[in-house]
Amino acid sequence: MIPSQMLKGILSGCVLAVISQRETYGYEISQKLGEYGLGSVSEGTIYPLLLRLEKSGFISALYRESASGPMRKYYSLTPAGRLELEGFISSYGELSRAVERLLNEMEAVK
Amino acid sequence: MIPSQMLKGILSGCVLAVISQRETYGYEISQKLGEYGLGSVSEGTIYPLLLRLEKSGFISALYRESASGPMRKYYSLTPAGRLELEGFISSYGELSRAVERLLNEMEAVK
DNA sequence: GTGCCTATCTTGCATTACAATGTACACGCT
DNA sequence: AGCGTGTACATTGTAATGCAAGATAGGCAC
Repeated sequence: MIPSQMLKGILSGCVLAVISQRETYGYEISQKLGEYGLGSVSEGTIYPLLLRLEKSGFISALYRESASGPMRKYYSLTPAGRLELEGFISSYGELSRAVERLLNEMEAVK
Repeated sequence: MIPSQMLKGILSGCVLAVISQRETYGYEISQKLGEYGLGSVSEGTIYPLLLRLEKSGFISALYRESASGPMRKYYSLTPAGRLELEGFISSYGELSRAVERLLNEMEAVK
């Protein structure tokens, strides 16, 4: 299980990455993140996050009808969102390399 | 630059990892984390974190004198701390693999 | 004595994941 | 008709935690 605190700051970038693949909506994003192994991201997490990203100008929304259930709110990346995603990838890489170094060195000591 | 939110939940595990290598104190931990590339972790971050870890029983403290400056508070891992560190490594691995999968698939689409 | 490096601690703030709850549509079952 | 289930979005309140800012204090160089 991935602790919720560990997802902070990672999740928004992951959502941007999912949306970058193709236009999609909250409910589907939540399921996809689960498939990737990020744990079941609850609705109380995903919808506020999407609203934050929209308000920040990183994604734009469009309501479309659904065959099964209520209207879906489809999101797609804006140019600013694409930049933000690149920034996330870069930052995550930096973090990832740092932790990797640390854990490797620890193994060496052990 | 690694955004502060991205460190949440990662930092405590990293601090445990540093302490696991050998007994050390807050000021030195802060510098070490910087060397590993985790950005400069400020004092307002590291000291409350160490107190939390101590209160949780993951580390134990011991004051020692210093040749240059005031007393140092040396920390070492407790058995519970070692377990916690192993849990962190496992969780981080899970997170890391998930994000890796996601970003790779994204690259494939692009 | 003034300034700098070392060293620890506290207060208050901002961000954000999440549970709980409410709303609403479509479909199948009884 | 009434009920449950799955789909779909949103809001409210809580908890965790990184960090800036500031206080305290010792040792050393100028």
